[in-house]
Amino acid sequence: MSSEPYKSSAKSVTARALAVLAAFDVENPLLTLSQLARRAGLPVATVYRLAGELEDGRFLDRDSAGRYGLGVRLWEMGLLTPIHGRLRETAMPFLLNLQYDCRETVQLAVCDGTNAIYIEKLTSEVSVPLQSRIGARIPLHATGVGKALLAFSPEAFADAILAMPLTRYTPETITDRRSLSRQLVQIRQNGYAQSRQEYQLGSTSVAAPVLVDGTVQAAIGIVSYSLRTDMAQYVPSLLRAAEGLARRLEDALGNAYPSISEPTSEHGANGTDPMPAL
Amino acid sequence: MSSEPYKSSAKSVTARALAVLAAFDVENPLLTLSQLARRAGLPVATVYRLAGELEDGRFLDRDSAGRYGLGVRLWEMGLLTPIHGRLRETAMPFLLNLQYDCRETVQLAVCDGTNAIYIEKLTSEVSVPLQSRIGARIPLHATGVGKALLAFSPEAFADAILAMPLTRYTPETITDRRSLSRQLVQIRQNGYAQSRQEYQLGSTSVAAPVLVDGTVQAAIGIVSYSLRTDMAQYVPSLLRAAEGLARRLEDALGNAYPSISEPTSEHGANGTDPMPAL
DNA sequence: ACAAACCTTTTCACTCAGCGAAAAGAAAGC
DNA sequence: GCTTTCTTTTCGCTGAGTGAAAAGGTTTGT
Repeated sequence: MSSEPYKSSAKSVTARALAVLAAFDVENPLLTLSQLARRAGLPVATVYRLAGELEDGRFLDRDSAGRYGLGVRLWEMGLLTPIHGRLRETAMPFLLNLQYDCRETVQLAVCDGTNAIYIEKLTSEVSVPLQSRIGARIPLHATGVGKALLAFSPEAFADAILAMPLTRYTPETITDRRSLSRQLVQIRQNGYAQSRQEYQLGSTSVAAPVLVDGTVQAAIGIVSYSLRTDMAQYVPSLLRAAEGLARRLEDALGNAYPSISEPTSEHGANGTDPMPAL
Repeated sequence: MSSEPYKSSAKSVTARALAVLAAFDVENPLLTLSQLARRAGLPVATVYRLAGELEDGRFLDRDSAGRYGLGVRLWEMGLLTPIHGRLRETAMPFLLNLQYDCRETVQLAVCDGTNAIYIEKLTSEVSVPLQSRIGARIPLHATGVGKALLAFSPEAFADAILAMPLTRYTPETITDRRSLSRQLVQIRQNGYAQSRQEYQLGSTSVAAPVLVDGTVQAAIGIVSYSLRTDMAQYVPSLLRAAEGLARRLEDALGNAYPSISEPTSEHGANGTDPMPAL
């Protein structure tokens, strides 16, 4: 039971450096050099050097006490990630308006692997009741956004997910493939998904897919923690937001994040492509 | 004029790997292997290997066309950064409420080096008028949030900034040390800062410092793009938000991001500190 | 259909960058 | 004042990382 939080058998230099970064997590956002070394499974001297270099590039920052924490540079890079730069950025105004309309928690999620990830969550409640953080991975089969994503995914993908064990989170979680499958059909027909206490007792949600050129890029959801709330009332606003966002994303397709073809550059000199000439 | 966007003379392996990551920016969020190599100033074969490893750790992701982009992992790490995990997370509800109250653009900024950085910006306007993005670095002397940060910084720091050339952005920018200095005194007295077209013509702002245990940790600002708006009306809400956040941050000091002393672990076995025993 | 120009991927022998044990300094704890 | 635990520096050995070159793909133009 000797705990080695992150892969200790890092081989290549790069892998080692990444292991150092990976040593941080939600519970340990700040570490001393030796904690860092232990968690990365590397000798102190090695980590000392690596951390030094990472710090130079501001991939790590040190606080007043000399402890290491992930650096601003990483935060800045996170902003350049398609998830943030393309999705969150364009989605934000729609989420804000939606939140303004219904005054409930509004969330944005995408698919990643066999899970959904929360990309943004807006709550004006100052005292947050221990709900999933941004960046949290949540099951596709047991949440509003999850089911919205699943229902509009390519059939092969949905089948693959259905084939996996459907973890039970509450008595309400749907763990039967057939009924889940039937529900997905229903969701496709309605254009939105619902979830009642399937993931967390006491919380209900409605969610709609963001369909860009026929593929789900994300899902927007509204969560309420009071069970008496009539979620149906929010559906029109929700759909409006989801469709608004979808259209926006379609418009932006050719710009910063062209998804298939590159913009044909005149003379191949579009700044992206510095001429090695001379 | 042969453009080498990012430092080509990367020495250590780690530095090379980081150079690969640093090759991405707002204008170039997606790059092909060879673009990447050119921008990083490294041979293709080298980048091929490095990028491969980075991809394994999801520090890079590839889109359908095989192009590289910064990966989810980086985004996730950005969330663990003190800037996000500690500040933005706790600030969000306050910003939302503020935005709800005044329906103007609300922003959160911190000091970094000789600049301020926008950490969050809430606009419900779908058509954003080309304003500064999140992550953008803005001058301390010419913006509302900037001046709020500056006015409540340690004297030595403020002096250092004043000693640097005060770049002029508009005819309204204050470039005279003496008058800026006088204004800072004024700001300290009022408890909030104002900026009228000093950075961008047509936009006015009010901003308040977030003072945690006497030091400025951040500043909250309200920006309006109509000059007729009476910004004074927002000041009470603004101050309430800033103070609310400050108190919240004070409360949280001992928790996730203890700033000076570590929690004393019984037997040194607190999970953070895996025993290398056996 | 062909060629030219661009991409990505693989191979391989050389060598220098990165390694980490160990020792020296600092700082905190008792 | 002594012990423990941390950070920082040194240094000689060696294998991991290098990058030129060649092979294999894909797209563009005529």
